[in-house]
Amino acid sequence: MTEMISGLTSVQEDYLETIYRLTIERKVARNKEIAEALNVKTATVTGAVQHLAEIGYVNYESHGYVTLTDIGVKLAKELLERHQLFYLFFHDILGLEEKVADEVACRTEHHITGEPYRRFRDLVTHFQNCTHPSKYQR
Amino acid sequence: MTEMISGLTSVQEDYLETIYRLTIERKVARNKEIAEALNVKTATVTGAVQHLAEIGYVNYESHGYVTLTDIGVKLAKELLERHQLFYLFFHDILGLEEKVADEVACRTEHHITGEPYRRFRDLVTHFQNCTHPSKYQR
DNA sequence: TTGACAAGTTAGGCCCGGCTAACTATATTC
DNA sequence: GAATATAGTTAGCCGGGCCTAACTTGTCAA
Repeated sequence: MTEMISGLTSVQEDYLETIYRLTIERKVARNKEIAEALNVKTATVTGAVQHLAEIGYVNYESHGYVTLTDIGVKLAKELLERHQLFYLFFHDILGLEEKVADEVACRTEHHITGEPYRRFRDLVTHFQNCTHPSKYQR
Repeated sequence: MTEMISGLTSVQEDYLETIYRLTIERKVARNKEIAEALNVKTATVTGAVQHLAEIGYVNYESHGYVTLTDIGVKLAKELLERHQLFYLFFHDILGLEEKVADEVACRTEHHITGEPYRRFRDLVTHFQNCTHPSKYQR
């Protein structure tokens, strides 16, 4: 419900990111794969993707493959970039296990954006260059 | 919609935190004040608070003041603690202006919890003790 | 004390994001 | 090429969270 900076909800952002990942990993994104990735039913995906098509983020043909529009790709890339940075922070710097780090990155990526994100990113980069991680892991 | 670790939605968590703050600042939380704090209408607050009462987080009497139950207070305190830590991080360490730091803390507090939160907290504490903040502000 | 204003509630509507059940379309396999 | 299995869609439901409009309750001042 609550809108993100992008104008989409965090759930809609999750769909975009998932579709982007699938098109990279498997060349193509299909309804069923999206459903599995997001842990929802295929009927739910149909509705969500139709709506994202109406507002211009995905290309959608009935019973066909789902692809992102240009603005869809742009947003998905940003999300993925943020996801990766948060994963790196929680996994490599704070030392959380992969699954946990990924989960928390999944949530965080929607909420830390813009200038706060950029500052955070610069801090993380600084860390990587200058500090021994284990120092912060207990 | 999406449930947090607490079993509540992030919006419900916001209500609890707001009620807690108001009871501290003004001794008492009233419908109108909650509405103003959360930027919603009073009718919306009525519904939300009734539901929170049903599930045991607030004490609610019609046309009376709203207070938190014991579990409500417990959760609200956790939220406030997280909020304050994230505010400290974004404001004091990353150097964002107050309003921006507060907004991003408001969002983040719902999503970084449990072990990830504790590790993050330890990192921030470490920062405060050992590092000159300005170093990370550009 | 009563009349006006402020505060709170109820009713009803809308959207999002889930679900199931039933249907249709596509693929596969014989 | 027909039968079956799989994938995708549609319809209809529910709950949360917001709104407005209309009503009720409470408060305060003349």
